[in-house]
Amino acid sequence: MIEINTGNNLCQIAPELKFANLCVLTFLLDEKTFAILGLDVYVPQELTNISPNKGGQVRPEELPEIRHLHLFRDMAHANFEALMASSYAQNFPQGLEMIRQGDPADFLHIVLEGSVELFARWSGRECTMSVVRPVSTFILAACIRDAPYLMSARTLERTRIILIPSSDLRAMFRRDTEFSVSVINELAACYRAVVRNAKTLKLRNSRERVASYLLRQSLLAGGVVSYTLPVEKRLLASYLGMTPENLSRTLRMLEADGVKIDGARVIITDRDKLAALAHPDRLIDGPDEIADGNGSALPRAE
Amino acid sequence: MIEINTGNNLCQIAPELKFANLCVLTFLLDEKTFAILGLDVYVPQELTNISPNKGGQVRPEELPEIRHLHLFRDMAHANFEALMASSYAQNFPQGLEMIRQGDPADFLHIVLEGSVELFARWSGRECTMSVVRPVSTFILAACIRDAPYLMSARTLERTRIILIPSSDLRAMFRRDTEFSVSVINELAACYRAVVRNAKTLKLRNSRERVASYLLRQSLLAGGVVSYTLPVEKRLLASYLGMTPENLSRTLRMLEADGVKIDGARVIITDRDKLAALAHPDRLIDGPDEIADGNGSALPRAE
DNA sequence: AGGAAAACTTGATCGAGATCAATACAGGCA
DNA sequence: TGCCTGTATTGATCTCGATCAAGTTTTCCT
Repeated sequence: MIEINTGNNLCQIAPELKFANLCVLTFLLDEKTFAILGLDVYVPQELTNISPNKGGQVRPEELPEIRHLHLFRDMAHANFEALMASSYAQNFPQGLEMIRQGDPADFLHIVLEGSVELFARWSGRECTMSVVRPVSTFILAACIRDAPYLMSARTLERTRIILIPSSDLRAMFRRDTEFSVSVINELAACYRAVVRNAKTLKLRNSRERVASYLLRQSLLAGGVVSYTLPVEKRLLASYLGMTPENLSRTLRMLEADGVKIDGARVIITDRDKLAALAHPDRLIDGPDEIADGNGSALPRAE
Repeated sequence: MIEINTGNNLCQIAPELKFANLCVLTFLLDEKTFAILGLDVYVPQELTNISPNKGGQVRPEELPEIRHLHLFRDMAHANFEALMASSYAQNFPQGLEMIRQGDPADFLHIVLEGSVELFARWSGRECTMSVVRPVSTFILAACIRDAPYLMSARTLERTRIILIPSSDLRAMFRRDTEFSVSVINELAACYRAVVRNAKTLKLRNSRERVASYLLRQSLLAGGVVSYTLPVEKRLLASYLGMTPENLSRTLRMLEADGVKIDGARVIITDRDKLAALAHPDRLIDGPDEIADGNGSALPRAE
């Protein structure tokens, strides 16, 4: 019997529970101690009365929105059910690093509510690779290769996640051809998304990256003249490969080039002028191929 | 009848030949004119007497090395044969832009001899994305999505290529489960390779990129102390996201950090010192997952 | 072998973007 | 409501890497 003393709660966990199979692992400091989050230990209520590999159940009303993902919509119904039966749901508080790069990829993740930042760390530095919003999958490739995660993930707010064991996933695409075709399409789209990303980084300077980002967001939101930035500027800056200070300055300078920024509000004042600077390119700025978890974009505006 | 007048050669091409289905397309300037390469028009000998979609045959002795690729080694023999029967081979001279980004991805390419540079262009600038050596595939993702190429490709030397029609490829992974699993694995590996690439670009400065590149090459070649750079420095510079001038300077400066460069020869003089600077990281520098065409690396040394 | 073209190197200068520092602002929580 | 923490902005300065220019070496082609 393992006990977790949170000060005002005392949780007891069945000894046969295998922590390594649960995402709780991410804040298990050692064999016996959980990381403290704020003043409370984060202990999902499901944890105290579940058997290994089960976790919180996926709620029935959530199944349709998962099923609707390109990854799952074409597979046989029975197979989808089987996959969901072996999966479980988990709620994470804000600011929790739920995936640490280098860890084995035991689960495919699906964001149902909230949002998740995927980021990379190296030598003390870190950078935002993408922000994932509902309903999307992430870290598919690592699960398939049964390889360590290349990116870390942290919640930007309270977030509900579905976890599908990688092994079930890998078994499934050998059994269900339609599913394997979906995986192929998803991976190919993800690959192409990162390539576009790499092209922007290597071919455009920071001013051009910002300009094309602003223009693209406008188009994604349906060609609107005004929209709200879907992420914090510090994340946008990191995603675009620049410092927050420089993003701030660049946004100000761009006011001479057809776009006005007021807080998180973006107003396109002269689309042609902005486009002349951004040189939008179908092969970089899309329209993207459809993919539910491309792993290298920020959410769209609105 | 279409005629091509090269000055000293006059080629005649059967009118039923559909250019759009041939890679010759890449140097067809308009309906009637071919681009001139140097002093000669490049006209593959196969072109004058082949029917559409056939091209030069794949030679029997080449089949085993193609079959040996991870992408093809697990599929049913009959299916592999069928795929090869619908494919054809083509020899390209040096310096030919055989794929232009934005064109529809009609063929999966396999390099059998020579080498190919994949590069991206935007707004007059261009950068090297990868260099492909035998025996490898490239632009798999575009073929699968039936989408335009995101990168251009040009031969760095005389190069022999096998072209597999994308449509046959897509039909095949619905018929052959083992093949679809191979495609999944290949794509996942490719995706991860580009992510590593993006991480290097965003997290390391140019000195660190060069240092880690040099170190990684040494390891790939088996931990050797000395090796020859597998690509020209101008390509390496572009791949690493810097100018040739700066690469040259950086290489010189690194002599104080444990590595000596003499022409294309690299000699590691103090591995620990170099590693202290490069901070090699398994999640960026590999070892990579096995993939025959990752689309974002340079060839290994040796 | 000779000559042209391309690749590489080295130096001088410039500028984009990072860093440092200080302040203003907003959101979450008692 | 007011505090407090994290985010955003603005300015001053510095540095890394780009650009420009010139010279050297190598490669390739006739």
